[in-house]
Amino acid sequence: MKKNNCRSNCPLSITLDIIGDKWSLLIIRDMIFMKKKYYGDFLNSSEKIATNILSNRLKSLESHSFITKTKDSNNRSKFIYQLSKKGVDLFPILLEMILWGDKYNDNSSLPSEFIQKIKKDKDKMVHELLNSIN
Amino acid sequence: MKKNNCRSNCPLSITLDIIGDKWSLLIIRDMIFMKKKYYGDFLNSSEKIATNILSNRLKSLESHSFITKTKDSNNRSKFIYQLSKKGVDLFPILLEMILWGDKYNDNSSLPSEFIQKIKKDKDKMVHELLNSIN
DNA sequence: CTGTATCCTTAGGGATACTG
DNA sequence: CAGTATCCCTAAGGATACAG
Repeated sequence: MKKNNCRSNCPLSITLDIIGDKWSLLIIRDMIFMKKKYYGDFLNSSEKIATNILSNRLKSLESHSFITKTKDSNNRSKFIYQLSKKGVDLFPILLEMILWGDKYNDNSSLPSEFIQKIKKDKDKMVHELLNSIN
Repeated sequence: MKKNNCRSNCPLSITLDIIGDKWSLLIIRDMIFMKKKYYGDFLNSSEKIATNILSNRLKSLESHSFITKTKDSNNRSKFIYQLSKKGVDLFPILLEMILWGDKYNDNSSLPSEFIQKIKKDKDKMVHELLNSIN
């Protein structure tokens, strides 16, 4: 599940070895933009992740300390998944990917006001997010 | 080889569908930072990409117009691979990944001056790169 | 409903042979 | 040397059954 075969010490290569798959960043996205925190929330994202993959990725993200997993005090037998600071630090990567994906795809689903906001307030957004997890 | 099964219209998901693999961005990196442009150059990167994968990814990158492939006028039977504007626009993603990978990995191989430069001159670097391909 | 495990298919990728 | 093709193995991932 978790691959530790890092290919080189280039930081880019390291990053790709850890989060260079098709699902991890989508989960992070859901946490950030949709405020999702429960297993079922993630299952219902529009990309329809399979339940075994979700389980697998949550473990991987947790093992890399991108997220924390704590018992829901209201509902035992349920867990809350939350971003850690290390996870929030992926936000800039996310934003750049969103900007790129939007720029080069006509069918991008995001309203242009939001894209404008990202372009303008990128650093501010990162900051706010950091504050919000403390 | 080239997957067109896009999972959703979220720009992040779109981006991941196109360049969310372990090799494409490394090739782009070599083009930008190492000024590599020949097949053999890419083969010799420190991550030791297999020749069939390299061939495959170059085609994929070309099919998505990230790079152009032109005959070398000096040496027939040799091609020059070059970044297009669309490819250069991946640079911000690259930079954020480099910063992240460096921040969270002690064995990152990049000198800290370079990391500082990226942090400070990110936008400037993108600009210069854009100019250099015209 | 929250997950995990299992089965199975396909895609990614390594080694290497091969062609111009 | 530049690049493609083949062989084969492993990892990624979908479907679905199953357990708490």
